[in-house]
Amino acid sequence: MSRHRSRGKARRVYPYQRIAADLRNQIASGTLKDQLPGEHSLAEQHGVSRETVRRALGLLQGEGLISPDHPRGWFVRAKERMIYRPQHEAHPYTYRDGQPVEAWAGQISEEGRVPTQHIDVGIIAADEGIAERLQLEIGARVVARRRVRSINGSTININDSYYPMALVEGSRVLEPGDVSEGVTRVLIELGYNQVRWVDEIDVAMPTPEQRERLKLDIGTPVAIHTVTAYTDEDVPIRCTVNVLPGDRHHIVYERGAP
Amino acid sequence: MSRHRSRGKARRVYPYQRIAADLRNQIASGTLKDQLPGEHSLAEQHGVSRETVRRALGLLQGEGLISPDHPRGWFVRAKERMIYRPQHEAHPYTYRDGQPVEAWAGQISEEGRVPTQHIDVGIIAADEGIAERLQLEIGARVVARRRVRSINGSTININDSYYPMALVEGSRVLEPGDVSEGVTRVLIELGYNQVRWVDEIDVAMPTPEQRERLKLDIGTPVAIHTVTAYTDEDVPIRCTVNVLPGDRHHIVYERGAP
DNA sequence: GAGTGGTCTAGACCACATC
DNA sequence: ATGTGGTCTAGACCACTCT
Repeated sequence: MSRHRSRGKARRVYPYQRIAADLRNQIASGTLKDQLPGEHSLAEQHGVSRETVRRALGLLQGEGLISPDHPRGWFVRAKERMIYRPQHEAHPYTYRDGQPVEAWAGQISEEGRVPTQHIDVGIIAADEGIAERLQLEIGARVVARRRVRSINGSTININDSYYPMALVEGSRVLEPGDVSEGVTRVLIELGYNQVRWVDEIDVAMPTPEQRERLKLDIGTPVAIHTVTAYTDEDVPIRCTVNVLPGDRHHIVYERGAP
Repeated sequence: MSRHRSRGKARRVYPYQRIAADLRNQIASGTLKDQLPGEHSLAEQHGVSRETVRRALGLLQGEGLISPDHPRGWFVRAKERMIYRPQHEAHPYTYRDGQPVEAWAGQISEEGRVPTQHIDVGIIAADEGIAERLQLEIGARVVARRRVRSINGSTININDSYYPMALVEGSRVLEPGDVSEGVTRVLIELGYNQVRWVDEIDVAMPTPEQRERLKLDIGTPVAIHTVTAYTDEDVPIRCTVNVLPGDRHHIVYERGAP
């Protein structure tokens, strides 16, 4: 007598969905903002088995709302995002007092946080994606400059740049570690000035390898931002692949008259 | 004697991870490209319980690789992406033979597919995000034109535009359904020419509401693309929020000299 | 050592589309 | 009617961190 069914198939709501909705509301309303009650305790409260509670928690984890920190417990995820401006990736170095400053590191330290990065330089064979964008044959040699960037010790993004070996052979582009005046400057000295860029953004769930490299929680999507830069003669000179954990970035473009 | 442990804690690999890796490899190599074996059969093959198999399948589902189609079975997900050019969102209508054609529908039908959309027009109170972008008070009245777009019958994106009520009152912007010559044209007639745009892209897992509206599988992230358009007097006249299922779009920008 | 979550099992019943 | 996945249970043992 108390169960009504509006017309249409009011599909069944399972205990784990009810529990998830309950917790989701508590998070949205701010009632729950740090650590969740333990799984055993939630199971008892709701009169279900622990596996059922875990299913509810798994649902919320998949929505990016909570993360486990074993064996401390489950926590509401912080949702801080840093602003990411692809248009600045065209000019990764700025100059201050005559000294080159890497734009990314500069911006972060201005915000009072500690940027670190690890750079790995090598010569590799172009895979299909790189080859197509650099207009090379698959397997052609390219210089790979791979960066992993961190803020306050936690990995924040991957930034891998590829240059056609044939065009940069013998230059400082192959220099291991940081190139103090910036690779863009070196390329200009080689006669390759970047004047046109194509940006591509794909959204996906990370591969296990990316999840590992970025130490991502389950339920964190990534944005894959690929920049292909062309010279004034329309030759592709650089292809950069950025992998950004989706929940930590806010991508901004500006277009039109300023 | 056969188990080696390289230095460092070679962390334990659980059965469900092994099974997931196995299936993942089969999918990557193309051995598995349509329907997966049944859960019971997988359980038997690997000598584990069905729940363990389901855990493996859940992992792959979260990676966006497979989807259940109950009660037929599990299937490898198709990974077709359509190209999405935010820069075209500035000019949503093109003109052909003097007739306005909505750019989105035009592009899709050129590809031989069937675009449909449902438009819903109303007056609502601005929430925080809309109010801030349109430089209004929270709760101010705005005209909302909400679209759900589909291709070949399956929902592909959400496209909601908001206009300050104070600026468009009495105009055809409030017209229910399609505005034949395009809202941008109507705004120009009102004296509001869009000359500058700010694009924002956020990557996230969908809320349950979005998942419902877009009929998304679990494990599908979304890109939220917000466009704020300004007039030549730098007044925000339009804010459009696009929700794009991440696995079905490829976002492309072009910058610099053509 | 205590307490957390992480994994696993061997059953059970249900909902649903297809035959 | 059959067979698929979807949900649930009541246990069990393990790994890890903190104290």
